[in-house]
Amino acid sequence: MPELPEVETIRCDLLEKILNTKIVQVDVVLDKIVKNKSSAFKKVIKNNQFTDISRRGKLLIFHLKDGNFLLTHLRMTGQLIYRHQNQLIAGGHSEKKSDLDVPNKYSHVIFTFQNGGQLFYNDLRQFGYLNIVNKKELDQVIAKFGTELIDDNFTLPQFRKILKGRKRNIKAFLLDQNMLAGIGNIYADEILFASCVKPTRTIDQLTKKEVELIFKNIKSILKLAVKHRGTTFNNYVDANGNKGGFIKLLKVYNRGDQQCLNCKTTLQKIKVAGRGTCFCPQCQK
DNA sequence: CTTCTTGTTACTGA
DNA sequence: ATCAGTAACAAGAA
Repeated sequence: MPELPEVETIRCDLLEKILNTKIVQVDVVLDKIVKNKSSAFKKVIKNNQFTDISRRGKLLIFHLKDGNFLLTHLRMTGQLIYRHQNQLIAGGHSEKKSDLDVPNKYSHVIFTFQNGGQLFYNDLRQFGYLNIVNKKELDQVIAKFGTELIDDNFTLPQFRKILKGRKRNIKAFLLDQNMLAGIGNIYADEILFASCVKPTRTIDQLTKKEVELIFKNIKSILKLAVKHRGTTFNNYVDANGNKGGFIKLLKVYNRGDQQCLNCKTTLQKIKVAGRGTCFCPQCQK
C-alpha cells in the first residue's frame, strides 16, 4: 500500500531519471487505467516532456512541458518502475521475480523516452489511475486534500485547529485524506502505537498531551519511513523495483496475535473505520 | 469453493 | 455539518 513515504520515495527516484527527456512513445495496454480517452492521452504525452514531479498526499503530479499535468494515484498495488536503456533485468537476488521483471502482465501503461529509458505503470488490482488535467482541474483536485504532513507548514497549532470540534475516532481521522494527506493503514497504526493511544479513542477524549504526541509521531514516523524508502508489505517497490526498508521497523502493523515489542502482551487485531487495525491493549490507552 | 484484503469514492441513514 | 457503515472495484492468498 503506497502511502506518503512510498509515494515520496518514488517521486525522488523519478526526479533523477525522467526530467526533460522527450517522450517518444506511450503504450496504453489497459484502457481503464487511463481516465482520459486513450487517443487524447497519447496525443498529449507523445513528444512532450516531464519538467517536474510534485506530490499531494498520495497523489503524484507530473508537470508536462506543454502546461498540462499527469496525475497518478497508485491506490493499493500500483507501481512506477523505471528502466534505462539496456538495463539488464536483475534476477537471482530478488525474491519476487515479478517485481523486477518488466514489462510483465501487470504493466498497463508504458512510456518510452528518447534516450531509450522506459517508465512502466504496473498495477495488479487495477485500482490506480493516470489522468491528464490542465492547471484549473489540477487546482480543483489539490484543493480537496488535507494538510501536507512532512512540510514545515504543518504545526501543532494547526493540527489542533483541524481536530477542533471533531468527535470521530482518531484512526478514522488519521486516514481521512481531506483532513491529513498521506497517511494510510500502515502508518496510522504505527503512529497510534508510538503515541500510546488506542485507535478507537475519539478525538474529543484525547488529552492535550496525547494530541501533542500524535502530532509529533506523525512527523517523525513519516520522515523516518521516507528515510528508509518506505514499507514493502506486499506489493510496493520504488522506482528501481527495490523494496522499502521500513518493514523492519514496524511495531504493530499486521502483527496481530504476536507479542508487543514493548511489553510482550499479545497484540489485538480489530476493525476500526472499516480497516484491519492492530494495537497493544496494554501500551495503548 | 468461499472469504478476506486494501484506498478511495459513492451512497445511505443516523 | 458530521460521522459510521457498506458496497464497489480486481485478483490473489489462504
